[in-house]
Amino acid sequence: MVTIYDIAKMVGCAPSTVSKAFNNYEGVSRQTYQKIMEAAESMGYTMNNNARALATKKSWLIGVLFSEDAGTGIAHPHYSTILQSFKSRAGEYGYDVVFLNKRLGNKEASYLEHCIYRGVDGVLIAVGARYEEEIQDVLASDIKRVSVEAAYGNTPLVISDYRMGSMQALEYLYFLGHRKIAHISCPVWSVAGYERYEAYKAFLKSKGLEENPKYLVETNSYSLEEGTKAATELIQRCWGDLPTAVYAGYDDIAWTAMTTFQAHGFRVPDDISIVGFDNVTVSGFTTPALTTIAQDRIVIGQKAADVLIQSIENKEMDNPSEIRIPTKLIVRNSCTRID
Amino acid sequence: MVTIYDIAKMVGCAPSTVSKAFNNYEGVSRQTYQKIMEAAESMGYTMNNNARALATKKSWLIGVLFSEDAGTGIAHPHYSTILQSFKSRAGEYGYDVVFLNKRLGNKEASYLEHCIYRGVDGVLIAVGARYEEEIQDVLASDIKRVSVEAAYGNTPLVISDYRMGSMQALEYLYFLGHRKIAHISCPVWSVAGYERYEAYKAFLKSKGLEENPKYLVETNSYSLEEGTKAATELIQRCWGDLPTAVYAGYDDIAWTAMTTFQAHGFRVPDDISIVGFDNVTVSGFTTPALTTIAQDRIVIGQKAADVLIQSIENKEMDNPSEIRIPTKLIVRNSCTRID
DNA sequence: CTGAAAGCGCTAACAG
DNA sequence: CTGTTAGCGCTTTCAG
Repeated sequence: MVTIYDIAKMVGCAPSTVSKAFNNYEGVSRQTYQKIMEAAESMGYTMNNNARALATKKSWLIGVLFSEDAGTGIAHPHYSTILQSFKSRAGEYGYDVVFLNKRLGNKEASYLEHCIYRGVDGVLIAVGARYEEEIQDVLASDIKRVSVEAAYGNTPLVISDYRMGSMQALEYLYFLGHRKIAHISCPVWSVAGYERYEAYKAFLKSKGLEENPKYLVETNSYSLEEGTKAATELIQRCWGDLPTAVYAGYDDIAWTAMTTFQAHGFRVPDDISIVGFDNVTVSGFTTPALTTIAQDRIVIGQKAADVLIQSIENKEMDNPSEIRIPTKLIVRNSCTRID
Repeated sequence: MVTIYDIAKMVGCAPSTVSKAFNNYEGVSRQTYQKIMEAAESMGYTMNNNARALATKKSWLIGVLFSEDAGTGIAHPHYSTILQSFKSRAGEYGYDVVFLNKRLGNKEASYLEHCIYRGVDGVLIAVGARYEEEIQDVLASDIKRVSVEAAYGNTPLVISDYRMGSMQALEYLYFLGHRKIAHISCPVWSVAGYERYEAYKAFLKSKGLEENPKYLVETNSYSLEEGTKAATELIQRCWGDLPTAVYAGYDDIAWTAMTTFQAHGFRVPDDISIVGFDNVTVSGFTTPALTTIAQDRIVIGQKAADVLIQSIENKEMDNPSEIRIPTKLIVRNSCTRID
């Protein structure tokens, strides 16, 4: 392994000078700087970050806290897309991203212990509010952090504007003439579920529409079956008085609900209009193609990285505790005008 | 920050003794071991891995090499599921997983440089063969590694048995009486695409069926449009002599192809049977539900971790250069018997 | 502008 | 069984 000592010897200067050169500190003449760089290049020098981290107490490492539950971890497209984007942005600043486990060597440990063990400069929190307990010690610590999922005390939060998205969906349906609008909610223990649900109620109130309990069905998990179950339930409960439109909490259940309606002989959008949320890839290929609300996960990941790194580097900023990313209505063919 | 010196002082022993205790080395009496652990506990000690790594040249860190291309990076369900599983398994062994960027601080760098910078103990390679050039320096190095995507020289490879899967799909169709079987291939620049394509040809030959070029359509990318395009193409090319079944390279194109056939008035499976590959979640909810080949990504991730870590820890093993994970036929409703 | 020296927290011989 | 000592590779005063 090539070290700064090797370079110093080769160039004929002190190791500390080499260090300064690599850190672009002032106080190194152009000449020696040049010689150092050439020597480093020719000898194949790469800095050892462990040594650097030990000396500086800065690891250039960001930890990510992911739930390992099926359907909510990295394997969920929502989070993996955000993570991908976060990682790219963090990389631009010189930070690497490491997954934090809940064990240390062979024994159980807390996330906080793991943060200390790795000396991370900050963490990305991507676990839902249900798991607050597991991360409470890091929340209580002074580790820099950002969340993309739930509001944790004074932890900055970067998340889609679910209220805005819901309004876009609902206003659109309203505009098309729909007044009997049902809602299939995401699980309300998730921020996404809760906020969309609240927005739905607020919308009804704002339009002077009555809240028909028959038109509201809550799901308990993020699985595709929920759409099927919800649609079936809706059909049973509302026989003879079916809603003319449904606002589904997210695309997966929107399209499985759509399929279910169709299987029962209802035409979409002629008999019933459907709007989803998320604009997942699938939505463009269903029959009919699904009208939905797009959320910008790339931007979420980038902003989260920006916020976290600014906080790590103590850049003066107006530390916004909550950043909402705008959503967008994507009109396709699952909704129609009624009179 | 609490260090082993603090603990040593508290307990009244030498720092090295504390170190030994934490590493479970022999030569520490039960008594002092106990006292050390208690002190550590009460003082809230957590080991500093940077220091440890500096001294031992072992980081307990595994790097992952992911392509950042849309559709093939972490955001792709295939890889994210494998990664999730890999990370869990690695965690059990005490290793953390870090994403490797292609830059160092503010300047471009190679993956190898980044490996050295972080001092990773090994790497998981999850980039396709197309990107071999980007990683060739790590392939040429003596860094321990495992691949889950392509065969890179003597790098151990853990991957589904695509040939087996293809045979399961094709034999099933054959069993149902199909003789005119088309294939919509994945891009052949990917291992998955190439092997499934080869298996298709081998199957035809083994059954004495002629290779009808009209029945073979190759896709150029992993996007859903490809299924639509391929099905349209198939319909045009084979008008009057349509295949009775199609083996699609993966589920996403299988179901968009299915939708396309339906849109053209063909019934699935009555007019045409379809088998996919992957068993993605969506497949269970299409109309009809898609018959497909399941691959076990959880096992792939685990095995990859096992192989890599064994190699890191120099466990004697029969260093299998290629591990194929069995696939499974999932029968649903997109195929029917013909006579 | 450059160098000497101490130290970051831990491990690894080697003596005792 | 326990302690001493000398690093691991880099940064950081502080003199020169």
